[in-house]
Amino acid sequence: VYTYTILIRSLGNIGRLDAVMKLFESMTAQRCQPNLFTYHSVMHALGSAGRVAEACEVFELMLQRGQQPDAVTYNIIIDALGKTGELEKAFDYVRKSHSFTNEVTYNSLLSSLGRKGDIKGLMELFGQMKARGLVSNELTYAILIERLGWAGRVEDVWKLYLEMVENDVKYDIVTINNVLDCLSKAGRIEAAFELFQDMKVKGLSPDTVTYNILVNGLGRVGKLDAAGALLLEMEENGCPPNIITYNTLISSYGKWSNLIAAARLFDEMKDKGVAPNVVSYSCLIEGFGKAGKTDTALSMFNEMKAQGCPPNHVTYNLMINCLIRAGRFGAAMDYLREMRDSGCQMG
RNA sequence: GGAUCGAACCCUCCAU
Repeated sequence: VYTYTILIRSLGNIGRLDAVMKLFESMTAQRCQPNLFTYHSVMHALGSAGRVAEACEVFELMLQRGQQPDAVTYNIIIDALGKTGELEKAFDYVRKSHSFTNEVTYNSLLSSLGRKGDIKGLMELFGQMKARGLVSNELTYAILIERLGWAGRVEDVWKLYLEMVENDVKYDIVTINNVLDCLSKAGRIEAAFELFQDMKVKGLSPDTVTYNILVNGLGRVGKLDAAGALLLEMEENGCPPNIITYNTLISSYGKWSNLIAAARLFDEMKDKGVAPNVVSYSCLIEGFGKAGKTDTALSMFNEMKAQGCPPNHVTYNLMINCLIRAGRFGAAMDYLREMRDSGCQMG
């Protein structure tokens, strides 16, 4: 049974669901009784693959065979249902599991509610969790901060951050990056930099993502020199810029009509061995388009195709917009047709 | 006494 369980878990982790199910069935055939861990592994594998209905069937099968579920069993099912958005069913299981609900259950539910954008439900559930005296673990805050960040709720994110620090809840660089991103997208760049200094004092090292977020924040408010300086600084601090760093800066330069800097950076990234992707080209096309340099935008559009980087629906939208702005409706229609024929989504 | 299948929950940054 142990051997089977280990095998099933490993196969599940690498996504070999077919093999998992085969093993599980062959256990039954050999009258080898699966234990609780075996059921968990199978259910978890099914759930991760989005095959929740089958996971529920395994759950029922387990009950029929007289195996009692525990908190983990329910949490696996509840988490799987939440991830496919079947929250009503997830709550059904919460009711069934009653005495088993713990902080992990809440984390799963919070995560799913947040993914759906149900901020009200999110906050209510968090309140309920506190009221029940459940200890929020480090993931609770991580989840809340991230999901509230998606909704642009800066105030709430900031409050939670302070609460987390005050309660000595552990946090990692990802959570801090989420807070920073939220601040920086809200234009609160000073606050973001304060936190940036603060995290260093607390011994948390910024990573490339941290810098990317700050570069983006500076770029959005037009502080292009500071953003450019940060590019150099991150390199010195052992955080090599990646394609996202370059794309972020190229986009900012383009948005603020600094096309020379945008083009220079585009060349620089290639020199450094970072291959431009569809976003890089799109940012340039957007920049040139907004500046009325329609022909330059067109030549970038052709260049990317020649470089084996097919435009996607965003690129087409930008290109078509640019042509319309220039009054070149015929060409715009041509690209619209090309877009449709190329089979890319219309976005 | 310790070690052993001991399992479930977040994962961040770029373009329209």
